[in-house]
Amino acid sequence: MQEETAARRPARKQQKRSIQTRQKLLDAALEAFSENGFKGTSTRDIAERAGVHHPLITYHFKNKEELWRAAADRVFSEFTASLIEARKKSASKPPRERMASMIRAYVRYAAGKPALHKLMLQESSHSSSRLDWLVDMHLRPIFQSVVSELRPLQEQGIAPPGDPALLFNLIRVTSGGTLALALEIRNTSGIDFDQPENVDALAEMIVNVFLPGKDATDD
Amino acid sequence: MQEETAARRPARKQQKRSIQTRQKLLDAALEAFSENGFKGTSTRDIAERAGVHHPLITYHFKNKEELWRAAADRVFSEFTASLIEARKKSASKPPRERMASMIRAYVRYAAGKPALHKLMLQESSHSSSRLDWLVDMHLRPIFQSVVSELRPLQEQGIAPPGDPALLFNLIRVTSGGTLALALEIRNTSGIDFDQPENVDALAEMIVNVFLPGKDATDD
DNA sequence: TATTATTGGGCCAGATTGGAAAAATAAAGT
DNA sequence: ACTTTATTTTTCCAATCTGGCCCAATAATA
Repeated sequence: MQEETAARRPARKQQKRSIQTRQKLLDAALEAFSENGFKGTSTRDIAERAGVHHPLITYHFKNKEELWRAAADRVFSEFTASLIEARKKSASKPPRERMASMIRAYVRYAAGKPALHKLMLQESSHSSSRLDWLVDMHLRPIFQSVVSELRPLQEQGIAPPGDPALLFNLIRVTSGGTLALALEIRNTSGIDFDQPENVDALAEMIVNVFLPGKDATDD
Repeated sequence: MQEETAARRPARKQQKRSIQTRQKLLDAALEAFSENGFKGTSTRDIAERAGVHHPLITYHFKNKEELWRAAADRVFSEFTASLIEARKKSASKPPRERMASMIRAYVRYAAGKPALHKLMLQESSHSSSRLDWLVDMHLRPIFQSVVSELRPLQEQGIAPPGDPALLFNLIRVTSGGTLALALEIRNTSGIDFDQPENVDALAEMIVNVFLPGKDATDD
């Protein structure tokens, strides 16, 4: 009578080492997909990077597509969380300083996990169901949230005028795009974004350029 | 007496339609490589896009690698030429206006051939001999040339302060990066870069943000 | 019209692809 | 300890892609 009574096994068993291999696979997948794109990445390549047998991909994630989704979901959720955290921490600060904190968080995350933006660029290179999913699940929410904070800054003369949607995209490519190109920039420009001071310099330049106005003071 | 006697056929024949298929292959290769990266692109995919039989790739270009090189060489040369052209045309203008012309040329080219920047981003996603070649042959020369013009603008207070090399990279990702993301930006932000007015708006915003100072006037 | 550059179509052997199916093993739960 | 189940290992498959080859058809030009 496992069917009717004890039928649906109250999940009597669980996993322990398996969540480790899941993580290893997710990490490896993010790396691989961000470097070689979805088509250019083989499941065997991912398994090898993870130090794991490739049929485990089918076991843990239905297939390559689902693995991509799980990997993307993880970074983007973490990324969004770190933005929300930055907003919370600077909630009491004046508007320009709030946006500056957001920008710094954005840059810092992009520097720590360039794979995030590489993945985004990979998927934006041609239309796909994955891009649609990414836009709906993660990109549009971030866009809307930041743009709504950007508009008042423009009205106060803190941020430059023009379409706020366009302005948002300029700001974000200066961080994401620059760090996605880190390898090339080291070779052309001699700037190494593995060095934290260079990441900070990037963040500060972005803040200075895109938030040239000053916060209003009370006195 | 074309060679010695008539021995090694002084290349008596030529080509006519063949340069057409060469172009078709180069165009198709650029598209494919920019969308799916080097690994993710098959020679048969390229041949199919070009509407050409795949052994013609071996005939015209030794192999996939050489085809990539030829395709990249073509766009980047054209791109560089259009930058030089812009500089020449604005040679008599004041410094800020000269740089603004460069930026507009940069943006306009990126908008017309987003494959250029997609290719660049693809190759920057991990190190490869192709990236090294790209840097040496095309990227570093552009970098050096533009940075040398940027520095005086900073000294005159026309461009914002900070490492000019970093500033250059910010400026260029605002155009290249934004247009490489065109597909995504249309979906998140409702901005369509197929519309020339949006491309112009992008260029103007870049100019305003990165060249906030004014040219000195004589009076 | 003869010569030669190009193209067409077919084919190959080897490697790689995503995925499936058993078989073996490890970890609970009891 | 012993059973049950989750996880891993091993092996295999069918499909595709790889660079490359061949030879016949075709088109161009000298």
